[in-house]
Amino acid sequence: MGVTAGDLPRPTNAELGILRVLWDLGPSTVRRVHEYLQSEKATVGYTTILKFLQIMHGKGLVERDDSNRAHVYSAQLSRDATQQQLTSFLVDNVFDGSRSQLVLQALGGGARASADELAEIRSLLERLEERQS
Amino acid sequence: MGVTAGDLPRPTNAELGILRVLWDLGPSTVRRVHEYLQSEKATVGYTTILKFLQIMHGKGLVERDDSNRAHVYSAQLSRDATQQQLTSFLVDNVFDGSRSQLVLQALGGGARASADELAEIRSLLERLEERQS
DNA sequence: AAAGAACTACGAAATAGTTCGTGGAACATG
DNA sequence: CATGTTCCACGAACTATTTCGTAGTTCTTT
Repeated sequence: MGVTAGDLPRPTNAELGILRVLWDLGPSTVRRVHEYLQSEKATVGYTTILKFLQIMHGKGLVERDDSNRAHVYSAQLSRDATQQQLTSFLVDNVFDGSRSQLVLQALGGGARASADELAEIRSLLERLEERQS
Repeated sequence: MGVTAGDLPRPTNAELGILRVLWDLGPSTVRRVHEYLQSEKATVGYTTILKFLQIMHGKGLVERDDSNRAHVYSAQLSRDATQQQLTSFLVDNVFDGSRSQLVLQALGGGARASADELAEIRSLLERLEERQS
């Protein structure tokens, strides 16, 4: 049984922008999402966000609690699950199926990884090498 | 100065499918691309491919040699440059800017990396750790 | 209760992405 | 050179994506 990303559609760019906010803020009303986006940079109308959230709810990308007048939306997929989904897509379509090529690419391209992150990567790498031999 | 992927637009999914063929085959005519795609799985008309190549040429995604009757198209960006471009996009939009998070994700998700690849990753990692201390 | 504010739903426009069909030009061959 | 093949340009349709405006409903505050 594939319990990965379900059969949810891959979010579009704009949808990703909204999911990002939902991941940052947690369950939020349209207004909250809108204000957060405004505070960042974006010039986008309130009803645009509303519409997106409605569309995304229709697609199953977000959950909606409409028990109160101001509906509260939350991401259906965790950031992690979405990262997995989109990474897989990238690997399949641009890296010819090779995850390690992606790793090389990501590490190579001027990665500003902290010491902690490098340590974590190393530890994971060693576990993989273990399994190999 | 950002000397990354120039200011070429990010290829769409369908365009990616065609770039992939161009990367595999090298400079090719429309027919060649079409046949390659057919041989794989795809059911897509000849003129569809033609149209895409024309569009992509308009966008600067491919180069065209029209000195012969059957025009020869080639990818403007190497596979590698495109991998970089799309990886950056993914990192920025889904990984909150953290390349190493992407690495962790890619390594973790059941990576079937060969010993050679692991060795290459390790070597790169060690170079990065070096630079750190 | 009247006025105003906050919300949702709906519709629609504008743009981008995908897929072909037709038509006419260039070329090969009997 | 007549006929069939190959190839490109163009236009058009159809779907998906992105963006709002308007209208009507439900609160809140005088």
